Amino acid sequence: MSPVEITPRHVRARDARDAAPLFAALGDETRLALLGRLSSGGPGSIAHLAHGSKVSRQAITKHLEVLSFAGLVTSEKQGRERVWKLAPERLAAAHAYLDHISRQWDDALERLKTFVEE
Amino acid sequence: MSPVEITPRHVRARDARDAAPLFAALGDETRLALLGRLSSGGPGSIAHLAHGSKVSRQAITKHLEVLSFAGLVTSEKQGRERVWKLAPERLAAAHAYLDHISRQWDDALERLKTFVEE
DNA sequence: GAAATAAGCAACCAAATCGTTGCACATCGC
DNA sequence: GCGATGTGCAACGATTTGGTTGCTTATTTC
Repeated sequence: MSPVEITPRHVRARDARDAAPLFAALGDETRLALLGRLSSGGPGSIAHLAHGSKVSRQAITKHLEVLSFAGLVTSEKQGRERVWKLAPERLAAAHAYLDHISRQWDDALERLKTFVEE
Repeated sequence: MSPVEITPRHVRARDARDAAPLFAALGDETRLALLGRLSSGGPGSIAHLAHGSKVSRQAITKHLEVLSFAGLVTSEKQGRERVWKLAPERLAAAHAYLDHISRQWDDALERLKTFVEE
């Protein structure tokens, strides 16, 4: 990994319109748990991911569809199973957007501080 | 700013239960726009923030309450106005959580890669 | 003190969200 | 082929969300 990374255009969330759906997809406990499970356990089928969950298989399917729509996971049909896995690019986009507003906030708070001190 | 920063405990989102409401609060275009406005324009009253917005003053009030509940903004009554401003700590928490899952994803993908290569 | 401005409160509405159940369809293993 | 397993699809229901309007209350300002 190179010390300086340039975030590629296609993973950057340019503005609120891009970023909001992404954060909305992350804004659910069950979905964050799913991402955690895919991360620690590797790719898995719906039944596998639903096993041990509080909610039904169909609920898990819906959550996976939401994550998929946000671009955070992808799936592939393998035999009678559909196997889901992480799609890291859009997570990088969320990251980039948070970095973006963090910098904005830092600047804003710095300006305020300067203003108060003057 | 020191080169190495240790994220304080109180701004860290420890698990999905902490982080989900935070992302949910960020998962709305209008709210992201509000945060952007507070960031670029500094603290502002409700009427000020609502001016030029697509939605009504009351809608803005509700969005500010959501952001406030998530800990992303705070307000203070000044005369007949209520002035809202950014609260950077919880944004840092969202940031920390994204960092956390980014690392998890990197590790997971690395393990997968290794597994495939073996 | 009266008009204007800023905000708070409550009721209401439409649509989205999160969950369920029931059933159909596809595929695997014997 | 047949049962078991994994998924897809559709309908339904409860709750939340995002928005509105109307009215009241508080504070300035002239």
